[in-house]
Amino acid sequence: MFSGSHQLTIDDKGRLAIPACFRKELAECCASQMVITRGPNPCLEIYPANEFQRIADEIDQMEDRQMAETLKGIVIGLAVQTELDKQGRVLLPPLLRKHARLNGAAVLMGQIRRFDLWPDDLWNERYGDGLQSIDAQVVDAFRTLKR
Amino acid sequence: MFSGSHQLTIDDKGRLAIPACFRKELAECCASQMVITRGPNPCLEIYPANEFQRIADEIDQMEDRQMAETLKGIVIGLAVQTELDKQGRVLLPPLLRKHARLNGAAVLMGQIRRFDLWPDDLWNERYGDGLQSIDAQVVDAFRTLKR
DNA sequence: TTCTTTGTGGGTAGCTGTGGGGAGTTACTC
DNA sequence: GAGTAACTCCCCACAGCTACCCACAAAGAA
Repeated sequence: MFSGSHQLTIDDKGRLAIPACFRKELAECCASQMVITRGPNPCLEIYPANEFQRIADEIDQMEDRQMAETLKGIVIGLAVQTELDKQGRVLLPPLLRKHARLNGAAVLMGQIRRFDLWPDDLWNERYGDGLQSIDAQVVDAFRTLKR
Repeated sequence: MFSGSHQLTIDDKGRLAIPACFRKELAECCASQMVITRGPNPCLEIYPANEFQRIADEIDQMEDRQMAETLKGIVIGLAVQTELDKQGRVLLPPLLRKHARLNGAAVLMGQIRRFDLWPDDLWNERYGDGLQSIDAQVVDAFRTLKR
């Protein structure tokens, strides 16, 4: 499971060091093969390769063919398969970096099966200092969890 | 079961000594593997790893996918898996410490399946000296308990 | 008392994230 | 085809952090 947020920097060459704990998880679950793509949020989503395969299959088998085509264009169309270099970093392709306005400070946030890469400022706005109060509905949902 | 409140200090390095009684419980139930995250209250919540896994699964499998994504961002996104060091302490990651404004005096409060870490002052306000009277509804609920 | 347990503080070696040089490859221009 | 630019990926270096070790004081037990 991927969890936790990690403040990192994307260097001038567009490289991002994956945190050691994520590296371990990736090595176990997919031999460090992963896929970077976009999602509905203004960030990039990074999946273990096998997990992304499952999603691609799900899209491929949707009843609504029109929607399947649209999703293919958006999700699959920008997805890049990649792996870690010898230093445990990934190179973010310029197109993806541009799409999420990523350069310099960034936050990598675990999301169970995947992890998301946010520009530092957007992440803070939504999940960091900017998160002053949690929506009442969300708090309710939270409290339905037995914890 | 985790119960009771313990006044402790977080040292300059961000370490927190877990009370001996909690340590025993953790060793038994989850080989001292635990997860620290945020909850609806202005404190941190600490779960045995298996207990947190159950909650993560529950979120992962919610019908309402929108809500699942929101909860993942808030709960999973800040959750850090950790274990005790050889001295029985945990290192609180800076991001979590910052979120709950934790430094120096703190209170660790058992909550059956988990335990919560409060800044000393906030805890006192809510459960210590500051707790002048108990809400009538709460007293009623209390009285429905067979005791 | 003496010994043990427990919470706290600090030194230090090794790991991890970051930056930069440079070799090899590819793509493009002339 | 030759030259050049862009890019990728390797290596090395370094600073900061983590997690180990040791030490010590307070409290409780024998």
